[in-house]
Amino acid sequence: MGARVRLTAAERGEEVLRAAVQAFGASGYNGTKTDEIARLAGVSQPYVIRLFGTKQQLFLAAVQTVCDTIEQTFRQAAEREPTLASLGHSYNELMAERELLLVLLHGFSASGEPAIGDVVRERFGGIYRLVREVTGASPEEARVFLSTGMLLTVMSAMQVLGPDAISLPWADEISATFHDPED
Amino acid sequence: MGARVRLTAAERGEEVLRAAVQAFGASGYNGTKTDEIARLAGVSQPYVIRLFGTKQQLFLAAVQTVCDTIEQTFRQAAEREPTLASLGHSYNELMAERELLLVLLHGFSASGEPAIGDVVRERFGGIYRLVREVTGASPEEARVFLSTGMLLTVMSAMQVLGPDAISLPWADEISATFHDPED
DNA sequence: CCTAGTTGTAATCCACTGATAACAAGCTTG
DNA sequence: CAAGCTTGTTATCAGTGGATTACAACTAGG
Repeated sequence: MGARVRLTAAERGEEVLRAAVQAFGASGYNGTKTDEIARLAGVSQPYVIRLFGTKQQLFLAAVQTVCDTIEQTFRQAAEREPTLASLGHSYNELMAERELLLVLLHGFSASGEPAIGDVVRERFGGIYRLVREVTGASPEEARVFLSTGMLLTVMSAMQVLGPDAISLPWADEISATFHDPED
Repeated sequence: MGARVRLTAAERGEEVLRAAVQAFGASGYNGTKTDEIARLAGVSQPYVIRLFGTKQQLFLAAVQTVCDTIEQTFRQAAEREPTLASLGHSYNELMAERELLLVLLHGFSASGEPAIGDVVRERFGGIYRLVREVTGASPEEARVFLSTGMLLTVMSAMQVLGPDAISLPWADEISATFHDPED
């Protein structure tokens, strides 16, 4: 098969991780086969396992990078303007790569698995704290902000929002309420 | 094994369905084995399959009943008082049986499966419409209402809310913002 | 250039899981 | 009570999917 390139384990690991985010985002923790991830990464399935030890550890790694990205996005938005509105605007960037937020959603869903629940609780709490810190929002303001994010994420999962979305009257109606009058 | 009782297929089907809601709510679509449902219902695994044809059809049936219950709860709340606050209050009843809302969440997560996505989109849209109709809320008001519900559901999935919840500072802080001043 | 470490694969395993088939037991209706 | 439908089980299958092992190929350093 085509030009085979040898990478260091760390580099290949990053590629596999990217593939894992795509795959887990699309099909969830239990619904994703390590084999799909391997094919996405252009690597054999056993090697995926060797690089990360376990499917669960790979999923956790995916959740971690996704949360890192979310936090980084929020931090950058706060640098430009430390308001909830600014962070809210940056949500569009996150939604652009649909899988990011979906991985987090699948993390919530898989919280029954103790090892996963631990990480998800920790990271979601961290995001809540970050939002409050960088914007100075009250607990209630931060809650409303995160609520909105959850609805957006869920609608993204239902494929009624974002690129390649299915257009439905109710979904369009809800979407319309997000657009600020001016921009 | 104890006193075996023979039920009609319809009756047994309802029992299995109740078990399915519990199991799917706890472990999700892909994470739940038909065998667990069978044991919960006190029935053999093949019989579960015969009653519903397919694991997927059983999951869809679970989603349908859950949505029926949610709609019924909202309708009753609206009968008492047709306001969003009233429906919001009735959310506590729904949260009392943790699995109900979690089944819906797992439905969102499994929306990648076309057959599941179709049902979930249809039912969630129906709930949105119902909320608007019985309360006269604007699209934006309804959106905020559903957003809040999504956050509650997600926190329930993370096990930081509801009965047998893990107590965490950030979660308690968010929870506190829900309590109305008076009651 | 040769030895040792690293990157990667192929082959295979084995446990699991949804589904099917064959059969047993119970109810009911003429 | 015999025939036939319904309820339910046991046995079993066939496919899958994560993980392990053994091996191949490349690379670097002395």
